[in-house]
Amino acid sequence: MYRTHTCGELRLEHNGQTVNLAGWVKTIRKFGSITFIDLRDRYGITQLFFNDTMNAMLEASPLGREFVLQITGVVLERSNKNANIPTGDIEIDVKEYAILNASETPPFTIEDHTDGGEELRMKYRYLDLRRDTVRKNLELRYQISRATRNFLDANNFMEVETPMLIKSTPEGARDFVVPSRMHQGQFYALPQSPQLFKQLLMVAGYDRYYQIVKCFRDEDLRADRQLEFTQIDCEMSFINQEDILETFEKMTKHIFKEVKGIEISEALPRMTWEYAMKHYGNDKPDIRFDMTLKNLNTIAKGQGFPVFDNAQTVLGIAASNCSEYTRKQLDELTEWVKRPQLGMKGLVYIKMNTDGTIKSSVDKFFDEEKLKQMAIACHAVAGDLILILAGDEALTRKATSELRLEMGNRLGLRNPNEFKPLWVFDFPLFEYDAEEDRYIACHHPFTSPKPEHITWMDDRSKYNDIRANAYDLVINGTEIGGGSIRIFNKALQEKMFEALGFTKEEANQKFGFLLSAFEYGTPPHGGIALGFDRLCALLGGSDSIRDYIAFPKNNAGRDVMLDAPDVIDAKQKKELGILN
RNA sequence: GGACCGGUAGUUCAGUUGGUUAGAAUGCCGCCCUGUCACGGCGGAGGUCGCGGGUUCGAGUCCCGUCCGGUCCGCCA
Repeated sequence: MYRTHTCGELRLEHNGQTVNLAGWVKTIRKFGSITFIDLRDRYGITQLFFNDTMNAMLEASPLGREFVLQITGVVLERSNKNANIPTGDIEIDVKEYAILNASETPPFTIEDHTDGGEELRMKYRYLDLRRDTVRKNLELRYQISRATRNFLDANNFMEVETPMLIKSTPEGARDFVVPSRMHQGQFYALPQSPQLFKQLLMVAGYDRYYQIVKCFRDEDLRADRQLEFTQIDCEMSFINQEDILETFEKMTKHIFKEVKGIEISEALPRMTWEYAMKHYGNDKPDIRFDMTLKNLNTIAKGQGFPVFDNAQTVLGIAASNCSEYTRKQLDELTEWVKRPQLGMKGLVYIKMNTDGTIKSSVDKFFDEEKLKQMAIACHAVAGDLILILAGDEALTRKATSELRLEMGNRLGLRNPNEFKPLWVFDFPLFEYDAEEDRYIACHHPFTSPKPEHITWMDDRSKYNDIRANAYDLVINGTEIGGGSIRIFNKALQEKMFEALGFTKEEANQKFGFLLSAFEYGTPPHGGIALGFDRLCALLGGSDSIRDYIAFPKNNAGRDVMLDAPDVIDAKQKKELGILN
């Protein structure tokens, strides 16, 4: 028997027992005629003690870090206990051992705080995965997956697998395509999401579906974006928006309780998209702290300060207890908002000093009364620092929103151990795409407009005002999930395609199967998809989803371990009909 | 498509206005050590300074190009 116990299992109560252990050599500590070895497996670390003949044998055999070792020995109470590890009260007095396999010296240390850089760890990911911290991340992922399944299973959801080889669709992200050998010149596409299949499952009557499923998008990567990622994908029939929000609010709370032991008793806050944009400057507000955006147009304009007078929008935020900011700090913040990503021309500040005085960078243009009005508008009190940006509405809103988050970071208001989920809803149905000079779906083309706005579908001038039955689950400033009530009426779906600029022929070629299905008794339905990797990273307290994926790709979309993508040989290309 | 940061020993990094033989820590190898658990002590090996070109008497250092990695913008229905 290779092992009777794991390396994380033995305690004082096993004292005197003869056991077999197998694992990897973590460290070797030699002391002349005795040797200690820390043996590691997935479950923990156990100290091995080599004495007398065993030590002499060990001296004679080649042994290094990461060798695979199997031992038989007797559990002994230690004289010097190690409180740092769970097995620290005991050690194994080794009586027999076998080297099951040798190992090269690993290129980086297999420790919690490794000396290896990210690229090296990805190249040798199988070694990186031996590290405690990485393994704990994957264990967290598994826990979240189990909690999700437990909840959905208990609520009558049925998991159904949907195909990976499907058809390329015109809307949305770029598709990964797969050449067909049997149909040369034709291509499958990998799914960006199982959206259409889950809707067809609703047509089929599988009224509560879920799938924890891989999705693929051929777009540039980020710390929180991978080419292939995992979604918790759900759909329900005979429900309205309220049913969905309630169901997945429960699921969210269930996951927090099961995985983090956090009980969220109150209802999740709900915010319209419009409210979020106005007060937070974006559609995924971080509500762990206040510092909301205040529009200062009426107070700030018309006072002879050209920057404000010429601006479409003047927005301010009040940073608590920052009135003591030095010139250097303010200059640095000014440079920060002037970065090309934000593109602001400058930053106006008002210091609400603790002694009651007010000092601003625009004292020349505004008297104390006006500055006070702005302070009141920003809900600022003595000791606060008001930061004001002005310019084009969309840009200023975005920049102020970023500034708010940055100040939140600097003031330590974004505690990674605090979780504030909320719903954002009533998203616009369309947004205008200047590049293509047409309207595109904000969510996707299957999203239902709010019933009271359906008539506006006939009036292009109303497109910006049409709201959708769409909603996002947002946690700590991250979009964790999104969904909608779907269109389930053929005529409305056709009208939607038309609004997006599809001809009838195009709509039929791309989505004919869906339009057909809508002729055979489609129930009202809707659903949601949660970004599983992001949820893992959020609960694990990391900004990078790579930490929670066993074999992730780098930021150029490469798998540095496999060295993929790679060229294929001419024979393979010829067979696929893609030889150029 | 664009911006910024980085690439020097197996690894993580330092390297001054351009100037002798490019350093540290850690890892690795050897010797010593009976209670360590970041063991300790002594000794040793280990370098195409990412790659190509240029400036210069002289380049790890300056310039141009390129490749690789990271973060972000665009993009991500």
